[in-house]
Amino acid sequence: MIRGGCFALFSPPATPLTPEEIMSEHIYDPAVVEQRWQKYWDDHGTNQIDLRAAKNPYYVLMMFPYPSAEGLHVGNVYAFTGADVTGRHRRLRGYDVFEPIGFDAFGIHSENFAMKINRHPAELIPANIANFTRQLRMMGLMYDWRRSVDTTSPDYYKWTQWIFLQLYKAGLAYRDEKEVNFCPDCGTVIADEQVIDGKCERHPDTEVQRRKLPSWFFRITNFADRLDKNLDWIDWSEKTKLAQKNWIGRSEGAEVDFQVQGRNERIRVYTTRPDTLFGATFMVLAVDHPLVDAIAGTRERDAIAKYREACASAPQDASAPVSALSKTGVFIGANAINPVNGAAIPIYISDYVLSGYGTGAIMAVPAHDERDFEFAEKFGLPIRCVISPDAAALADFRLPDPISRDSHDSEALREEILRGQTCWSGAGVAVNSSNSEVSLDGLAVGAAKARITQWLESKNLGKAKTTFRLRDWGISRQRYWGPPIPVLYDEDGNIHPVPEDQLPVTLPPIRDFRPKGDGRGPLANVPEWMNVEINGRKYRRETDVMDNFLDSAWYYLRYVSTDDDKRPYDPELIRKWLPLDVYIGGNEHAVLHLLYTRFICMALDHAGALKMGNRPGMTDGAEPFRKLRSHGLLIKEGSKMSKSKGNVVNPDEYVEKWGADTLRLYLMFLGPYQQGGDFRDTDIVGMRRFLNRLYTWYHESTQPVVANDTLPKPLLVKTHQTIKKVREDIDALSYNTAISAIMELLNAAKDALQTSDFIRESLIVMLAPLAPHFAEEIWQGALRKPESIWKSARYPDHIEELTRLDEIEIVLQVGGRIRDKIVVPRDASKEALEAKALASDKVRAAMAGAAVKKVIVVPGRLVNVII
RNA sequence: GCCUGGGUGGCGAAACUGGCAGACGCAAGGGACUUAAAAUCCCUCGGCCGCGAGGUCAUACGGGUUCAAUUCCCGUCCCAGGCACCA
Repeated sequence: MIRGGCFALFSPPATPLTPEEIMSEHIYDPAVVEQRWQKYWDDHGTNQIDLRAAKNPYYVLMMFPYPSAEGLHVGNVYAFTGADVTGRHRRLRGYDVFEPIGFDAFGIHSENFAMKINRHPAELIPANIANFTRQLRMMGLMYDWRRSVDTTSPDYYKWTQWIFLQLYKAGLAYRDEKEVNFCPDCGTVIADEQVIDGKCERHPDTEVQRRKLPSWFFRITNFADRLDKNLDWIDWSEKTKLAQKNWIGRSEGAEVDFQVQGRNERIRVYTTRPDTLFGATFMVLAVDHPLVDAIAGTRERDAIAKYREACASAPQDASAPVSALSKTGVFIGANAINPVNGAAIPIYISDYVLSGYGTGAIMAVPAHDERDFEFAEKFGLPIRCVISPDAAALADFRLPDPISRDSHDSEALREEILRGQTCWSGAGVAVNSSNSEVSLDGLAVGAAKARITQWLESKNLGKAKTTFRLRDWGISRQRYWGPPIPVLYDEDGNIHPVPEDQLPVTLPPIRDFRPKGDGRGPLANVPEWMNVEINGRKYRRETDVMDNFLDSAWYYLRYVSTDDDKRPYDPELIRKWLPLDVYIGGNEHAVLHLLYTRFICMALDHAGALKMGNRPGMTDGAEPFRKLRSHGLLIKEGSKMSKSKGNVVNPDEYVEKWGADTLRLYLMFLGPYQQGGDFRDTDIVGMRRFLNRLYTWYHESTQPVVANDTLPKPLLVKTHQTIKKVREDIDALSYNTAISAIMELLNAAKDALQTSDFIRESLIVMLAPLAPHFAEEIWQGALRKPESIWKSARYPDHIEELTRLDEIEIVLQVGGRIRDKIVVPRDASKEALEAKALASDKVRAAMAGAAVKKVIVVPGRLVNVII
């Protein structure tokens, strides 16, 4: 082995390397390297950033973790490393990168764990945070540790409460007693977004109950339109945008008023198919529709009461397929008048009409709606076809039955539809749809909708209406481990928000914080905290705490002002740093966290409490994240990591065995970052070997170092190509291919007879974001740079001209099959290429004397001779 | 049921706007160095046919467009995720 002691002949490098180390055999020891540079970075404040002085701000954020007792999950490491690579790469490109981290430590998760091991969450959190901090430092993430948040600290949740007050003042927070989701295992109300298939997200076996409880809500529905529309332009991953779009559920339609026969009441329905109004043959109200009791017939009251009871006691099994649900309902002994034709149509109640959506009432058009059709068939109600199917749509229509679908007869089907024997919800033209004032007959669905809506509006019978599936955000939690809702009630029950200067309303350090499941939070059992006297008047505190998702809905704003105890955030820094540049996290937060965060941002903007800077491409000034990308899921040897399977990768073990840089590289290499990948123990060794090869090359290479222009052109071209590719790949979060490209360059550089300072420096700067300690070691060690790579290096610029070789290989095909390859000047003309191709012996042999029909020439790629 | 992704060697994966399928890495086999092993270095590595030059098949499956398809179009199957009686 060649010894690398030659360095000692030059002036000693300004590094913490000892002479012994320099003289020693060059074996890469990650434990030594990583500790050395972590300490150096701490001592020199390398990761610290001056937010005020920064000239070229770039704010990179990763979704902050919940500091669990188990410590950092490799999934977190995967996510954080991906974000860190982007941040570090930008830093090398001259940006002032702000990359903070914090801890989302409030919430049921912490609380349940604390109960399980019989400890107080306030005792557990600091130790967990200390452990997380150790692990995050170990991974070499570029965090500015002076700017961290812990959502359970009064310094933080004081401002979470402040946000509540801003929303309250703006009329965006209200208390209401309406049906909410109650999880008996959590002992608390949970948000719509936390209900998965009718079960609690934390307790997959626990059916969520519907209960009426007084709770606090945020009016997220006020922003439904804006939350939806902004999705059309914000630079977020399509997957996430789509999930939000589905959740918000915009629907365009009309509201129509139906007179109740023989009474003054009117029932308003919502429909997306006003064009089928002439086909409405009955009406269905939600079971608890407010008008039912007023208009129901006397004889039907018993049946109604019974049906309601049945609905309440047998909650729908949401996991059953919708198609398997059979329709139930009862006639309520009243009729409505169809406003377009004066027909009296019976009114039913049924659980298939939801009270929380639209107006809680529908006009039923069985001929053109599957659900109404099913109901009509079951109850023997008339089915009146008012849309004649479009021929093309009809031909495409496939019956669900696989036997009949290949042989269906379009004309027979049309006849069935027109007779009302089959439901048709597709395209077509209106028929049987006219009265003395308006006719839809012959109009296509879209035009018919417009015509009838116009007529309804002119008669004051209805209007166009956009409805959203999104409902208001219930933020009350009848639990202990969260920020108390800063509200007082006087003896008459009136609401008094706690004045801002009295925040925080601190969480009392009680021992018994178990929920009793009675719908009241544990704080209701602490009279000395709950009952207060102010200016001789008695008040009772709100005992609900706020949803954990509120803590995380604004933390990115706090990071810029963690040292400010006078205000939640400094407006000047907000203008400078926000909206932030890139946010990275898992797609499991696509609707919950990300939707709430956007809403809080808009709400604060609306309340005049937040004004972010103008950034190019941002059409709405109240969107928090310029760019959002989600990382994929990391699995282990083909299956999901879980504690029960015992296959959770603990980063500590791997760092000890391989080093943080090797682990970082492996995580970024194992698959496309945004798609996730499979962590395989056998594969990580390749990354370590790569670093070993690099280390040896930097320390022991005997290649003469020459000027760039004396290098062989192909090597120089390879270098410039790599510089270009790595930059593009990192910008696109394609870390796996960026690493491949760097490996290819190393392979080429090692094989060369000469090298240059440009190659040696470029290579390590390209790698630095992925393996930061290693890069620093090479930079200050082997390359003998006097200052940190993170302070003194710049990402190299590629020269476009040098990304192309002068001579390129061209493929010669005959009839699409490769027969020969030739080397030609890069800019060879079409004619020259064609001539060369036809002159090739192999091409002529393949042609076997046949005449040339046509020659396709793609300059720079191939020539294809067609015979 | 609807909407998204995805399906490529033994394995993880590449492939710009349609232009040499399998880069990079793992595993495997062979060799060098070594007393030996580890480490390192060199070579081979999709299937089939052929001693070989080479030929031929191959990107889930079945069709289509094209001089040319992993890439575009139509249909089918499988996997992962989201929504689901939302009128």
